[in-house]
Amino acid sequence: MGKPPHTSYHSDPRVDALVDETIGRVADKWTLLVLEALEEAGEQRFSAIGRAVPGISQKMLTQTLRQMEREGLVTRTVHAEVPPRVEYRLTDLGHDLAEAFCGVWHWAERNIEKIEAARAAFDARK
Amino acid sequence: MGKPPHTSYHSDPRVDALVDETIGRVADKWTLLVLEALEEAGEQRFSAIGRAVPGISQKMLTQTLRQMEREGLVTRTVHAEVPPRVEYRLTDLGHDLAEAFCGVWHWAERNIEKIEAARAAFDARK
DNA sequence: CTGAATCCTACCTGATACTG
DNA sequence: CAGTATCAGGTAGGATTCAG
Repeated sequence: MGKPPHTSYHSDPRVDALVDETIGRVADKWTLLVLEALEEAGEQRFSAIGRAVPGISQKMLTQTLRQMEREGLVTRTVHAEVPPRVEYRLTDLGHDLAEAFCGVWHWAERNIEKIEAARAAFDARK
Repeated sequence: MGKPPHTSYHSDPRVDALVDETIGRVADKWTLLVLEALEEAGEQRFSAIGRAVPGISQKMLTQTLRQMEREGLVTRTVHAEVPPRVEYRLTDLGHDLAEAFCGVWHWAERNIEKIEAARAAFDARK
């Protein structure tokens, strides 16, 4: 493959593959959106996250949170109450990732007009 | 929804939705990997990108490049030759996005061990 | 070489029902 | 409330084949 020198400090292809794999698991729409919701509001319960991420199905929310928990991005705390209350919170690792993604959010905000224009031009050409 | 204050400078929900939509289109595995390949090697032809992104199918490469072209992230140059040569290059917009994603790459590199450990712990617990 | 077209599978999504 | 289970419909993605 040949991973970029400026992002790899060691040229171990095994590590490169792991980075790719990690990116693949972390760079999906729902993870990004959930990450952002938790970064903003801090510890939150299941349904609150669902409300903060419009369009996500309950199934995908569960699945995304499980995966994030598995990757060490969030902690899951079950309070032994009735009705049950489950709270999710970003770990330090998750918080760091959220910060890393901030740049992407800002890029998107800054460039909405350019993107819309590019799309319009592309669609008109076709 | 209530998009984070620290990422939104205007609280226009229409803009927030657009940002979400844009993130959704741009934050997928293949776009990220292709972006990185182009950022590293500069202008490149179709097959070279394919080689630089191991695991991508030709279909996904074509599709990803089309979408990136539509979003204004890359330019596509067809050289009238036999055999045909098509070269892709990042636009300024694409380059900016690549830089924004650098933080995520570095995060992944820095934290491979933590992620692997978290996963092992999670799987052992289950 | 580039990439469109096809087939086929796996997964996402939404809806609904059920548990602790 | 916070899930799990299931089913139907759609879509994304891989493999293969063919064309300019």
